[in-house]
Amino acid sequence: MEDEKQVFTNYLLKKNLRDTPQREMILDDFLKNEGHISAEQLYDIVKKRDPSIGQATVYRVMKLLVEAGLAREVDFGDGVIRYEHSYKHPHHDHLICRKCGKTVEVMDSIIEELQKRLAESFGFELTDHEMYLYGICEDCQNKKD
Amino acid sequence: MEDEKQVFTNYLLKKNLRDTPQREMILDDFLKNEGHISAEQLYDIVKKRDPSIGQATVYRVMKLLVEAGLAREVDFGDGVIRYEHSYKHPHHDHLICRKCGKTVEVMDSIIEELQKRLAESFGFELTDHEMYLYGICEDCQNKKD
DNA sequence: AAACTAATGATAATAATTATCATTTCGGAG
DNA sequence: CTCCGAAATGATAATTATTATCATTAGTTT
Repeated sequence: MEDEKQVFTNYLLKKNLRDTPQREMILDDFLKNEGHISAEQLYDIVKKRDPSIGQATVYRVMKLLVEAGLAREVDFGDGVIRYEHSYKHPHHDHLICRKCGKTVEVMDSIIEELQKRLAESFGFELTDHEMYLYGICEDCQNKKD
Repeated sequence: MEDEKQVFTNYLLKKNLRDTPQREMILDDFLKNEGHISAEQLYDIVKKRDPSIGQATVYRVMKLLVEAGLAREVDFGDGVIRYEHSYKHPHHDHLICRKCGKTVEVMDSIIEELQKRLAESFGFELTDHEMYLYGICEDCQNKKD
């Protein structure tokens, strides 16, 4: 966690941006919450510590964290952008249960390689991708019966 | 195209929904436009034929078309849901150029199989998935130089 | 400490989509 | 063929997430 804060400070320095208590606080609460969190949810959390915080600030800082390589946007298709930790959390994809919403982070290097080749076979230079696998998790399958 | 209209009529019949000129018209214009079209864009097109059409109707009919298996939602992450033809257009994924927005429909059965296995290895029964490959297309790579 | 500039917070704006509801229209019963 | 009840439509308001605006506040540099 100290690492991440250092990364952020360095990023701000490099970009000539200011290190403010709000930015520190938002990063701090973001880091404390593993998983996928929306700007709105994070706003609710930060507000408890500092009720004077503005929600626009939270939205703004999340964008900064993405640029700084500390957060990554995730879009489960429900109209809300969520953020996950990016620092020391290498790229992965998501498995999402259609019943309960549970998510699992997955990674398959063969799929990754095939995606790259598939793109290249159409002349594309692959920059990034999104892959969301939707299904029914084990728990929900059992409940069904 | 007659096929699709038949499918729609049958669907409406089965669901005890009414066959209205608006629904016919919207389906008709949707079928005439290959590619990915938003409800808003389709509304603009249908409006030319019948200026009295309401945009809510277009949004509603698109949902019907999805249920009838004639259209499929596509989400390129820009906040707009687009629709593509589904009937006789089997599942595929998309390759999207980050520069010019060009899209290519792609399909790789090995990737599909690996996705299924990956999900199963976590106890999930895969129902569907979304895979968007982003990159730079050949044209845009050349323009760069 | 002064001056300059960026950041903040409150609020308005935006954009896509959905909900509401009065009016119209379809489709079957008589 | 006409009447009735339910469903569909169109206009509009509401919603939701996010972004823009802008006056005020607060870092930073000198």
